[in-house]
Formats: sequence, C-alpha cells, structure tokens
Amino acid sequence: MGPMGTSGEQDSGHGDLVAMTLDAVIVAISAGRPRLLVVDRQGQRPALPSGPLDAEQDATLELAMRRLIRTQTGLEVGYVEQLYTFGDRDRGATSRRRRDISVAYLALVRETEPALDARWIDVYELLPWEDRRVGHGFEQDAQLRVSLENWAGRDAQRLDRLAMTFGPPWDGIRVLDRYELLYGAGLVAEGLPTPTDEPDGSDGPRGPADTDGSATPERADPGFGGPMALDHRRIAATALGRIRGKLTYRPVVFELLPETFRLLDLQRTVEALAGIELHKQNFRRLVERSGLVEGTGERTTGTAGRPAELFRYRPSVQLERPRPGVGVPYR
Amino acid sequence: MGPMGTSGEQDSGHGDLVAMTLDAVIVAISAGRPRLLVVDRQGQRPALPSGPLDAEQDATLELAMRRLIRTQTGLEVGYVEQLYTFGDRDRGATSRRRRDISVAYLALVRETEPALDARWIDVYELLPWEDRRVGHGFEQDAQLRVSLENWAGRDAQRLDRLAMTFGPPWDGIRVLDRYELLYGAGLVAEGLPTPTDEPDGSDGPRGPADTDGSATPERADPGFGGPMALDHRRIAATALGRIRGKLTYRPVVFELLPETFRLLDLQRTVEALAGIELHKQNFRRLVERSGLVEGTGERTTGTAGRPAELFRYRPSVQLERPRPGVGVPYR
DNA sequence: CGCATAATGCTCGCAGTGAGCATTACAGAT
DNA sequence: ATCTGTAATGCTCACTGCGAGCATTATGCG
Repeated sequence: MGPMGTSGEQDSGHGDLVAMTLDAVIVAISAGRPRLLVVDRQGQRPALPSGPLDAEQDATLELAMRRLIRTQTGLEVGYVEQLYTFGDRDRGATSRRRRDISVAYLALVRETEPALDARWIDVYELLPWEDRRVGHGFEQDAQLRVSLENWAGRDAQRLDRLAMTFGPPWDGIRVLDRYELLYGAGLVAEGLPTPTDEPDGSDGPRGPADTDGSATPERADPGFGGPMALDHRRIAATALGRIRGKLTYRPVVFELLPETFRLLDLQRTVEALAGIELHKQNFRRLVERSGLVEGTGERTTGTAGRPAELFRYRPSVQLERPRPGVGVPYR
Repeated sequence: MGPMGTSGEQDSGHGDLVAMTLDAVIVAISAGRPRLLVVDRQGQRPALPSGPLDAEQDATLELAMRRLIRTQTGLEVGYVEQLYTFGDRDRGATSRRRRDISVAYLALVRETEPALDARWIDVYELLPWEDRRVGHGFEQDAQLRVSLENWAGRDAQRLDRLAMTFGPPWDGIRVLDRYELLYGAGLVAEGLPTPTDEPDGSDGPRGPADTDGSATPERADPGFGGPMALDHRRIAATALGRIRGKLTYRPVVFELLPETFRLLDLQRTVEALAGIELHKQNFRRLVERSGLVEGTGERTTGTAGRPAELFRYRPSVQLERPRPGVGVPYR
C-alpha cells in the first residue's frame, strides 16, 4: 500500500525475460530409507514434480510451491524450505536466448501412500554411494572407488578433490560435491550435455567442471545410481546435503516422524538420512538430555523385544537451546 | 555433444515470463567491522549492486554475477556463493502480472579502496542489534528490548518467537529471523509496503508475517538501523546469517584476510562477523590445533606490544578434517 | 522354559572447551 | 635507563560431552 519509492527502474535496460520453473524435492522416510517423490511423464526419466511459476496466482514462491505440490501430487506438505536456484545455460535447453531458471524447494512429509500419478523412489537408488550403512547399498562402493581412482590417475588436483569429497574422513554433508565430481568424471549418466571444462567457480551447485572432455554420459556405469530428467538428480543431491546439514541444528527429523515414536524410530530415521549407523546407547543419551523429546507415558506392545516408551517432539526445546538438533558425528 | 533427451517440453504450457535480477552482497572487513558494498542511485536509498541477468552473455548465474560485480564496482571477486532467491509479489513492484525475481549472491573480498561509484557501509549500521561486542553498537540494545517487549505484550506466540530469535541464549545465526521479526513488528523502516498478515510459512526468507496490521514503516525508529532500497536489507541480513553459519565449518574467513596475518587479526575478523568477543588464548589454541593455519617464520614489527608471528592459511587442512572452520561458541 | 530381540542403566577414559594466572617482548614516554 | 602500556605466548585446572562397551531387564514366540 505505501507509495513505493522509485520502482522498477533499477537498470530496467534490457534484462532478458526468462522462464521460471519450480521444482519440488519431497522427502519422506519409509522402511528405514529416505524416499523421494517423482512423476513419470510419458516414457521419460523420472522427474521431480515441477511446473512454471504462476506469478498472478501466488504471492510468494513458497505459496506457489505448495500449490504446485498439491496439484501434482495431492500432498499437503508442512515443512518447506527453499533449496537452490539453478540457472545454467545447459540445463533448460529450451531455446537459445531464453533461459530456464529453476527454483528448487525441499519439502518434508510423513510417510504417505503414493499420490496421484506420483511415486516414491529410494533416494539411495539415485545416490547409492551416499548410503554408508552396512547392508544397505554400500556394497558397490569398492567398484566406485576403482572408477574414481582410475579417473584421478596421478593428477594431484584430482586426487585432492577426491580426498576432500570422498574422504576419509567422510563428510555426510558433501553430497553435492560428490555428485558433481562423479558427473564431471562422466561416471553418472544424465539427460544433460557432456560435461565440459569451465573456469572453476567455488562453492555451491554449479555446472560440472574439471573434466578431460573425453567423458561421455554413455560411459557412465548404470550401477552408479539411476538417472533422472534434466538436472533433477543434481537437485536431489543438493537436497540430501541440505537435510543432513540441517539435521544437526534444527529439529527437522520430526517432520518425517509420526506424532509419537520410539527412540529407535528416531534413530533409524536419522540414520537413514545421514547414511550412517549410530551407537544406540549414546544416541539415546544424546536425545534424552537434549530436551528434544519428552516421553508420553505409553509403551509399545506387540513388537519384538522389550516394550519401548513412546516419545513425542517437544517444541519448547527451541526456547531453551540454540540450534537444537540431533548431532551426527562426522567421522 | 551428446544428443539431448526430450528437451524443453516439460510443461511448456504458459509459465509467466518473469524479470530476473541479480543482487550482490559484497562483504569485506575493515577496521574490525564488516562492510558491505552499496551503490547510491540518484537520491535513492543505498542499494546492493544489482542488474538484470543477461542470459545470452553468461552461461551460468555465477558468471553473470561476477561480470555484474566487475561492471558495477570494478571489483574482481574471488569467493562467490549463491544466497537465496527472493520472489515475493510485494518486492519488485514493477507491474501487476510480471514478477521480479531476484537471485542474491554473497561475495567475500579483501579490503579494497571504494571502487567506481560504490562505497562501503558498515553492516552493523544496517543491523545494529547484531553486534554484541561491547562498545561497538550494542548500546541501544536496551531501547530495542523495550520496543520488542512492547510489541510482544502478553501474546504468548509473540513472546515465544521473541525468545527464540533474540535469546537468551543468543544464536548468531538467526540474523534473518531477527530482522523479519523487527520488520513484522514495524520497527525497521524499509522501502516496502506495510507488512501484512500472511499464512505463516516456515523456515527461510519470506514475506513478513505475524503483525497486527497497525504497524507502519513510519513507526520505525530510525535508531534501529538504516534502511536500504527495496528488500535489500533483508538480503543483507540473509547474507550475514549465512556467513556466520559457514564460518564454523568452512574456511571462509581467509577470503577476507590478507595473505599473511597475525592470529589477532584472524580473531578480530571472526569477532567482527560473529558479532561477539572471543577468549584470546582459547581462540589461539583452537586455531593452532585445528591445522587451519601455519606460521611463516616472520614476525610483525612496529606495532604496539610484543611482536607476533605471521600466519597463513593452510589449504590442505581440507584434506585432513571435515568441516574445517573457526568454532564460534553459541552462548 | 529357553531364545531372540530390544530397551535401558551405567561406567570408563579421553578430548575439547571455558576461564584464568603468569611471563615475555617490544614501542614510547619520562 | 626505566617505567608503562599493549600484545603475544605458555600453562593449568575443572568440567562436559562423547565414543565404546558391559550388564540387566522385559516381552513375544516356538
């Protein structure tokens, strides 16, 4: 309402018009694995729910995203967070002079039945190397290592980059770094043009770099995770990294759990996201002392083993401690 | 080169065309204070360097950003990182059906002479309450508290939100939360429409919420920081929060320091960003044992006090430790 | 009733961290 | 030559948090 100061003349020179797409990474946990909601469009690779921004309809990007999710998947999501904006030339591939910018969002939901024409896929089917839990997909790791060492050869820079991203020590957060390395190395197939050399930027999602140019998507070993449409797998990698980071300082896990849960459920959920296994007793100690949860009086029954107490999230923890979250050790 | 899969037909339906702007938050430290590069456009409020995306010219958003910075400020920045994408309806105020989307980037540079028609301003002039160092701007804090308590009244929700954002304990990271609370409370003046009630979203930058509607920008106390054009102060707040967070797990401080420096310089820089003071001996211990730096043999001379050894950043720390950064205690 | 499966309790040992005390080394003023 | 102010450095001590295990308890089932 207030009369705006000089509006819309800040360099209103040309300013190419661009197409804005919203992409949704919707994550849930089921059967101890993180899942991602994808849609299949006539014979194409699985894609994230996405659509154009309707500027007239929605006052904010977040509202537009919620509506998009509702429309395409039937889901009413609670937690939503902006992830990243992707705008490289090689991604949209619409026309020459128009750019396809995508703003990706992350949404967390409780397990639900597959909605509309969407379906859940295992996040670690896309990024198998991210699951370091024994017996979960860690098996082909050796194979991956070989391919990576092959790629690096004696190149000091490559070896350093390899060491930084794939450890040791393993840093669960660096999902995107690892994906981009693999992409640049031509080890993951994607519906995008061949990676080419680029003046290396810095942190954050960006185009592939550091490649000898001989890599082709065809060379990618299908064992290294399933491809998605466009750069959606990159977006998924960004999302997983973000979740893992946020886990440790914000109570986001509870968005994925039912109202009440056993501490073991909480642990399994964290493990699924972090991709590592945790020491049970220490995890309990940590969680119980953190004030993140409070016991309901109830106990489970019918399951194997000694009955467990049911807990619930305790929101007021946010008033007591800065950055309340479940600590995931990096090492 | 590889034949593209089905390109550009993903929902190419309508998809409003939107104007894409790039905004740059360029930060440096000088005289123990974080500074921000702004440009003054004919009698308007100070603004971030910004401009339209030239889709034809630049292959990636990051490259476009670098060029924009070069053009507008003459600076060649090193570290650049995408910050957030702002797209609320009330921000651009260009026309009714076209949306002005802004992708904001954060850049870190070493202290430089003011370039072209840009100038440095003190970040804590924009966000005075963020500087908790004694004798740095913390003085008017009492006044702010009063205004905030006034705003909250007996409203439990408001009191909770106040407690969560302004502590105790103080969480340096929550810069944006605090700004948004103040904005919603009508305590900071801005070149934007009056805050109105909105269905509350969740985390992350978004439109103001939680207001009784009686707030007007006019009510804002000019003592609570200087305004900027459009939503640029919000963007600056986002940037400060991001820097503070990243500080603790990535070696970003060194982007702001000269090649060699005393440990005290490092400490002052961290303190300037974190807005708090640190225990000197413990800080040294922490930094020296972290492997983040290595001593050059040289020592300072000419300054007051005992000569200090000069240190330099040690990049290989990234090969040894996950998330290398300077730990800033929250409390 | 014995076994398998979990939930819970508890203990050690060590590595970080918060707070200080004490000492050393220069530049400048007296 | 001394004294004073300002920093750089060394070192201690108490405490807390966390990694790893050992031990015990409580149910469902065959």
